[in-house]
Amino acid sequence: MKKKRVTIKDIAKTLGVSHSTVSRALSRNKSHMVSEETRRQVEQIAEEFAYRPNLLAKGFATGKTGTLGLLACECYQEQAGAQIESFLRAADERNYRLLVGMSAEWDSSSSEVDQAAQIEKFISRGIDGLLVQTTGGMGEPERILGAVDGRVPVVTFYYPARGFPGVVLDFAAGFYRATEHLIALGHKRIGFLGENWEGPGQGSSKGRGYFNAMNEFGLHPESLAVGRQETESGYRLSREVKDRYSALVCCTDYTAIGVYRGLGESGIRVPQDVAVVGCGDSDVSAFVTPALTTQSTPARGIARTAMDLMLKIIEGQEVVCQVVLTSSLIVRESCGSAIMDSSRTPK
Amino acid sequence: MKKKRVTIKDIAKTLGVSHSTVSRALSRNKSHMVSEETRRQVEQIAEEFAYRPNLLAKGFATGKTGTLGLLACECYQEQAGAQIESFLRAADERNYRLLVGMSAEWDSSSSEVDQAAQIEKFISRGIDGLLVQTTGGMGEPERILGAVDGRVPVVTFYYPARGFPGVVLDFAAGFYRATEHLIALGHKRIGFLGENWEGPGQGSSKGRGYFNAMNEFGLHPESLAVGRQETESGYRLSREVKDRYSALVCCTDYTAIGVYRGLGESGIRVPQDVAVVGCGDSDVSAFVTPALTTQSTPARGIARTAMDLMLKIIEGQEVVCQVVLTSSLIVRESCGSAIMDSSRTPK
DNA sequence: TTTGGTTTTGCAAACGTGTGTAATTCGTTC
DNA sequence: GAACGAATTACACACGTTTGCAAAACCAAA
Repeated sequence: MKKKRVTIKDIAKTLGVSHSTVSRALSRNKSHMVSEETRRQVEQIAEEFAYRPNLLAKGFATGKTGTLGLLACECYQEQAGAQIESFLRAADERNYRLLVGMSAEWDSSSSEVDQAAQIEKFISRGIDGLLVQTTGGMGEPERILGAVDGRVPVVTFYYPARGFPGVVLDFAAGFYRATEHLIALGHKRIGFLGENWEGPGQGSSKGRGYFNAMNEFGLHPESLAVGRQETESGYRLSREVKDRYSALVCCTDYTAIGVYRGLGESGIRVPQDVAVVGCGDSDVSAFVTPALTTQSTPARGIARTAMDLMLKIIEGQEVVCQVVLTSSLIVRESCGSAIMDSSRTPK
Repeated sequence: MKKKRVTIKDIAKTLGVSHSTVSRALSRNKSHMVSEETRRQVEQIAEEFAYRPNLLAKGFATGKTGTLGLLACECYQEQAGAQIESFLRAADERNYRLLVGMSAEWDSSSSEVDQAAQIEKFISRGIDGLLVQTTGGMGEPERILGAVDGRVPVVTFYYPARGFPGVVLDFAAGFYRATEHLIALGHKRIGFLGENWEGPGQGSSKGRGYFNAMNEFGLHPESLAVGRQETESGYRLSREVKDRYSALVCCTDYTAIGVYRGLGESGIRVPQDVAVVGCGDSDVSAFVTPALTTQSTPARGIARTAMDLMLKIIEGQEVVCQVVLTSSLIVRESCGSAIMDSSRTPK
């Protein structure tokens, strides 16, 4: 009882022309013209029959599917949703569909396998390009290179990956600025809750920004690693360190919210006793108490820029560059600063 | 300089057999046997040549793509990310890929058009089934029916959609229980911050649960509509109503967090002056102060159940049923109850 | 009418895989 | 050794679309 799908051949038959004419009429092919008259007729019949092109067949014939692969990373947790949404929107605006996947957590040993497998499936399924969210982990560029094997263009986003065009978020500058801001407020014992920093060019640029600022001002940097459960991690760490620091720089807003709770349970007040800074400008950050000083990460900008890069590459332009987007510091209540950006705080 | 892709014909040629034999050897076809010997050889050459099947061609030939469409709704905001992630995981476990889309907000008049357009694009691109997140809006089942037109099986999730198999979350029961809980604690003036309830079978089942409970206990129900920016909406509404209510039932955790802030700014304490209940059990809900009483929405269970339903339908079983998942009340500090579920609260 | 050029159309191959039908091979039994 | 059935393989077509090439139709000028 299945309805047979309407093809260009059906249209061709009822019109008494060849199916290639129909194809050309519908795709407005430049190299071969089709008379205005026939085009009108074809369009009318197509409309009448509710013809829907089989994009699968089209993709198969042309090698272009109008679909991109988006490989997000599980490790970004809460953020991932907003990021994916931004990409969906950006893709939609450019009339592309998105095949979405999520690779396993970064600290898992099976991460490489998983990521490679996902990439393999994407490519088999037919994508015109691959958008990869990078973690900045060791050997990441090589892994991606190996898995993709030059079969589709790649654009990375978040952390830089050597050899790939991409959109990189300059967390280093942002965290430098945030740390500097705390130092300017008189803080000396400033701790970092986030990924470790293990040397130049490696690991988290967030940590790098913090370390650089601390060193620059002759202060001693100290960092504590945050686990997968960001909020809970922040909670646990803050209960360990109590008021060993007068200020805590957190790698995400959620970590900071965990810190709020942990400190609160020890009777330590934010920002009076300990100043806290987050990152991400999540929707709740302005509404927790005290309102969280944070950094915006331009999710929408990332998505749009990455998509534009990708489209350029698909069109044949050999783009091999990294576009750097910077985050801006949003000063609210949690660092005890007098300078308030009232536009971002509820009033 | 493009590498030519390896096809089964290449393998066939080097082995001196026909490509159909190779096809059968690789797909372990039951109806036609291939000798153990040839199969081994084929597999070896395939490995050697790094053969990767062109799933596009396969899908084109068989009509099955191994890809499902997931149409999420923008209106769920923060929740959407977690929900999509759950689906990605569930799909991955079942070896399916996911084409993801997001339809525009529910209060937009272009919503239908948008949703229909997304569905059309999904189907054109070749999906084996469509997973639709429902909003419970008026005429929604008809819209979906019209757009899909029987071309692919549909499974809905969240709200029930007449005529479609799906996974429905029984928010009504959950919100009934939450409201009942507040009433048991002695509250009489209980307000609802969420979608309106406009009659049986329509609109939000969250509101319905609240209304039913209030009516049952002879209390006067009152609801205020929450906008797209949940957190901010909660903030604004709470500042309007101040302590007109002794308890507020919120449709999401984020709304509740907004409420926290709004009440706090008016010097109203939670839970001493006003009790607050959220919904969603988001990662932060246990870590805000006071820890939020909320309802778990089993995102992972929804995804898994919906996927299983879909697979059954694809396999040919005529499933036309709604699987109901219930949420469980997680009692924490924000409703001032003495009964604490310590396992869910940080300790 | 022929010629030459331009516009429009049809033919057929191609993309990579699956699969029904027919042909071949092999092994067994009379 | 012929005959038969079962196991294995080959052939050819199908899926819906694009596209290069050649054929046809048209038009204007000779």
